[in-house]
Amino acid sequence: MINRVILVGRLTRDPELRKTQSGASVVSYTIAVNRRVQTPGQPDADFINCVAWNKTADLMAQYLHKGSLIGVEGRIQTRSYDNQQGQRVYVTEVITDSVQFLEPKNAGSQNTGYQQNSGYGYQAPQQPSYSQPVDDSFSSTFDSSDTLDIASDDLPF
Amino acid sequence: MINRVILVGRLTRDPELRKTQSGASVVSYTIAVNRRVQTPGQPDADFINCVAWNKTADLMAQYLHKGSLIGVEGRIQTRSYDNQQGQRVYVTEVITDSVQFLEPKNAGSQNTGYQQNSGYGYQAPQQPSYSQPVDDSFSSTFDSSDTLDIASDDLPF
Amino acid sequence: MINRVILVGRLTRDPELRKTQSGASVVSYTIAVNRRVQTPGQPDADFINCVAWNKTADLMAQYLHKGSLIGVEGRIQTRSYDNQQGQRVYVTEVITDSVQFLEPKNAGSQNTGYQQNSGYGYQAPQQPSYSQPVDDSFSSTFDSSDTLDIASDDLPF
Amino acid sequence: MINRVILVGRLTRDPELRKTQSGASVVSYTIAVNRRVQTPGQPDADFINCVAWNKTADLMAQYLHKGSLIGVEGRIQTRSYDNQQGQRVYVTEVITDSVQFLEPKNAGSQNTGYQQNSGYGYQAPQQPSYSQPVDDSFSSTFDSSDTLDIASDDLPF
DNA sequence: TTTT
DNA sequence: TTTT
Repeated sequence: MINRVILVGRLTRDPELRKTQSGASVVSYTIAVNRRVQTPGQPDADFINCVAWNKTADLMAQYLHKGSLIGVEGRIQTRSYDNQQGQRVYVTEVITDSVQFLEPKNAGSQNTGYQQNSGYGYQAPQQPSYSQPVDDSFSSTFDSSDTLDIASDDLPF
Repeated sequence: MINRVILVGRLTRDPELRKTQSGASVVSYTIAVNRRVQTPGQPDADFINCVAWNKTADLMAQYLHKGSLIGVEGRIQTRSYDNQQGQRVYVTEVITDSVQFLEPKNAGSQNTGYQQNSGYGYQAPQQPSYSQPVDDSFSSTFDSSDTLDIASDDLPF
Repeated sequence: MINRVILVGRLTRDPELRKTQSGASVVSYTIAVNRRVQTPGQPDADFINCVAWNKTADLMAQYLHKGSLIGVEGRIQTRSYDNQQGQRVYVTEVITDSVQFLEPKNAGSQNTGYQQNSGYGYQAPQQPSYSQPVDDSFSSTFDSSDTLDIASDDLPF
Repeated sequence: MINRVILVGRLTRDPELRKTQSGASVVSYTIAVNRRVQTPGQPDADFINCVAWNKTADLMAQYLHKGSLIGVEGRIQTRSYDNQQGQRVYVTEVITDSVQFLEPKNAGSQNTGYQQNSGYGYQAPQQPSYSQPVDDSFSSTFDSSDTLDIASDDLPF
């Protein structure tokens, strides 16, 4: 069985970092992928909601911001919760396995003089039916290059 | 920009074929992808809603059924509509570019009494905000083999 | 940076298991992927050489054989060696991250009465410039299903 | 059957454009994909040889150059030819379905003195056993954006 | 050198 | 609710 998603696009907003009750980091973000084929009357991009966990979450919140060009590998997952009206709501997201920052480092530092993650240490948990967060690993930063690579393989969910 | 999804899994139900007002075929189906890593308290599969158009839709309705093992290439797309309570509902689906039937032909005929498409000719349109359906192309059926291949590239949306 | 390969096809031969000097398992196999579009005068399949390591290698040698239908996730890699004539030869392979057995279990047991890995315990090392093999992990077998899943993420190369 | 490759990386050299006898454009290029996991004694990138045809080839030769960051979708293919010593040589390449230029337009013009395609109009054919080139289609250029998108689906090989 |  |  294969469930594989690969995305390249831009963040529509600063990544939103939270903490679970157990203290794990979760970041949610939306990536805009411009469509190759533009059709009149159709949107010219797809907006795809994504989630990343643990170190990947921390790194995304730290280094990425609205407009950042990234590459994502992950898988599709749907969770559900009951809203205030007692209706079941389904949310389909891409669970991030790894992220690639695809912009020149200087471009990144230029664009962000501001603190996109100000106060992310005291984020509230309050996310309903997410999978159990688990430890993951940050592999490496390519110093010889101008891209930042963030990986979190082997999540047990 | 890249928006690429690859799935291998089994249909959770017979593909559901409809026609748009302009007469185009649309099939919706759900594919169950067993997870590699089983976690206690977590579902052991992901259920992913998908859509296919035109000839691909017709062929899926004709040849596939609940339980069929298939490979899918497509892209993630979200549409929205307003429900009876006037609330905006978002639906995320995989728009199918191509489908591969991954089972021996005889296995297919064994499993079904070929009832999977009963009455699919008179399906109602009634799908809210789908993209404009357009002509696509069916590439080929591997008669010498035990797999059926369905392709619909170059959809203009 | 992304280097991702996804293949679904059939083994052209029994997987060939070897051991490195350090005792790690390496399996090499070729997967035939039938092309969707048949062109007169062109081969109707692509034959792709692949390599898998460690537990994945052992499991492939144990459970798969010529004709097995599998799904593969991996990445492209090229190694080189000097042949007997002192010429540099380049070999491009897919390094396997995970493998999915896509056939009914009974079909598998039917097809293999014979021992496709006879004697694989005493295989010679003798492979020139392979990466360092490392420990990997076998995740799970889907007992509720008819497919076998083999995974080996996080290889350090 | 699925044979899908997705790459994000940088060109190691200017794309090399040729013409077949029938007048079709073929470009060959190599993409360097930095590895996520660096291992001492191992190269820190994979170098992957690729080919693109027709309009995609022309556009790549026109707009891309050594160092360009691109996203590629394609499939693995191996061709062979007999070298001067009469030995069969196998060459594995990624046949490009679509290419995404992932850099700011100005960055492109900054980096190059626009010498990357000098003389590409009079390239010799002389490529041994390539598949028959066929007409393909260039979908669109995102003028409103800073990325260039090149697509060539539905090649009949 | 190739699979169904 | 959307990015360049």
